[in-house]
Amino acid sequence: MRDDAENEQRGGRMSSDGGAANRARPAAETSRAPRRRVGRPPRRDDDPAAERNRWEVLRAAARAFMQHGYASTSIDTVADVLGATKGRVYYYYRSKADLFFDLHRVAMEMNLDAIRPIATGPGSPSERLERMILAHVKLVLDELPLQCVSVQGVQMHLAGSTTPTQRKVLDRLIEARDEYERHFIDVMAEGIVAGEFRDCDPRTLVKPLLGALNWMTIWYRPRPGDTEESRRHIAHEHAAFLMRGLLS
Amino acid sequence: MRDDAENEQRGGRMSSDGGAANRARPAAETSRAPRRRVGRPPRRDDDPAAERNRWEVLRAAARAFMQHGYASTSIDTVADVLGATKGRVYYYYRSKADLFFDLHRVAMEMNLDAIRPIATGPGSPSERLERMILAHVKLVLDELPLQCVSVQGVQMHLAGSTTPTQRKVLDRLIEARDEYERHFIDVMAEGIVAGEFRDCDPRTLVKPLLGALNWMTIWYRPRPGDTEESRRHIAHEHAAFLMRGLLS
DNA sequence: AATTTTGCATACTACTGGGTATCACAAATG
DNA sequence: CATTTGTGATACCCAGTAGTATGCAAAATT
Repeated sequence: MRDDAENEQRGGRMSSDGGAANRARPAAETSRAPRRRVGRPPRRDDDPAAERNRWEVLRAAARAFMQHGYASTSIDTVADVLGATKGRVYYYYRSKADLFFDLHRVAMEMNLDAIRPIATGPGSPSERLERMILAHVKLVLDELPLQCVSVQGVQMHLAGSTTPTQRKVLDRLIEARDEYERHFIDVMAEGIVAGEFRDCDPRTLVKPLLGALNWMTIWYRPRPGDTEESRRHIAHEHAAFLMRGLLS
Repeated sequence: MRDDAENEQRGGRMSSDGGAANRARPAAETSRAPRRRVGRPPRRDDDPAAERNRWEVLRAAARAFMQHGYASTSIDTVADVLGATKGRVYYYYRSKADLFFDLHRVAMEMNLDAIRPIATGPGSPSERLERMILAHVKLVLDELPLQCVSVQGVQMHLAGSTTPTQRKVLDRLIEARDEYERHFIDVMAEGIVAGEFRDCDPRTLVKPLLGALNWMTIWYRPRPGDTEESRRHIAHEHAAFLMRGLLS
């Protein structure tokens, strides 16, 4: 049983979400290597069965966080949504923050994978931007829980201290967020140069543009009565509205 | 000392923010009339000095909630921002939820007072809408903490049970929110009828429009280097972007 | 078949944080 | 000066919750 070296003070609280005990015991100060590690990838990271189980935990967490928000969601609630107990959650994730980070990472990867090829691909800037907007809306409609978490991550008030490794993960997330924004800014700038868009300030306007899209995660909730057509309506109204704000 | 009749089970939790003991003591079940009431308007409600003190508590709470979010802000944190202790907070508010509700109420009143006269006043629909947008942006720039709370209120996940009176207050807040949205929808609809705006769906488009504006509370933070000019820049870029999305 | 490892559930611990009871002090009031 | 009343600080209670230790059945491995 390999004894992993990456043992740092666990439980670094995010913001101040009512975190609990940091040290494992009053006795063993700065307890390192608690043997019998209980978190993180069990077997090889790419064991398909294990990966599916992790994924189920992630989905349940996303649904729980969507409904109550990160800070107000207890691990027990996540477990309830899972139809299991804390044991299962903590088997795959060492802390609530790690769970959230991984969730955010998955969401950001999904978003970037959808947007990047369009932004850097062929087509006029205005065509590409419209496709990017439609793709974003589709993501929100199709993967609402994940997108809600993604937006919560953006808003997350991370004044609090995080552990060094958490900090590193967090930095990657912020980087991903910036890349996402930059794709939009770049295409907007290209469109201005090409004369398709009016002369405006992309760095400022990217905020309301993405804000309008992200806001969907706040108000949109799938309802029994909504059809493929109603979703298409929402998508196209949004796209038309936002595109026209830029066109010259 | 008048013994108030409006004593209901206190501490109705919002969402599930880690609420605590409901009953005052294991002994006195359903303790009613705890004598020596400790919350709510002390003297006459309009005592100017008392009102100023309440206001200070509100401002401190707004700043704290802006920084950490409602669920992650403890009453002790609010007290710290105040430079006081819990005693002072609980002297003016019976619970964290009440504090938040009052804060939200103040914010919504401020917003409605700014928007209503414009929406129902003179001028063409497009002129009015632009003034409404600029007014909203100005509110965010000038009263950021309050507006952050206001937006948090919109997002707030209130699955949890609230006490009957809290529920009544909450309903008023939701009503205020709806009125706010309706003012925008109405002016947009008028603009379409007048031919100033293209044929679109105001009930759908009000979401991205207000979303774009509300998003400012997420990304905007006053910085030393920002001048009256930079704020005007933000306001006008937003207004131009959103107006052009509607104009025919 | 025997043994190890995986994948959880169960039963804790420690600590946070909402809310309460009560005391201390100041300002009005007599 | 004595007394009441507004104002807040202090000390406490207790439920909820992050995280831990450990037990235990099934699956994998030998």
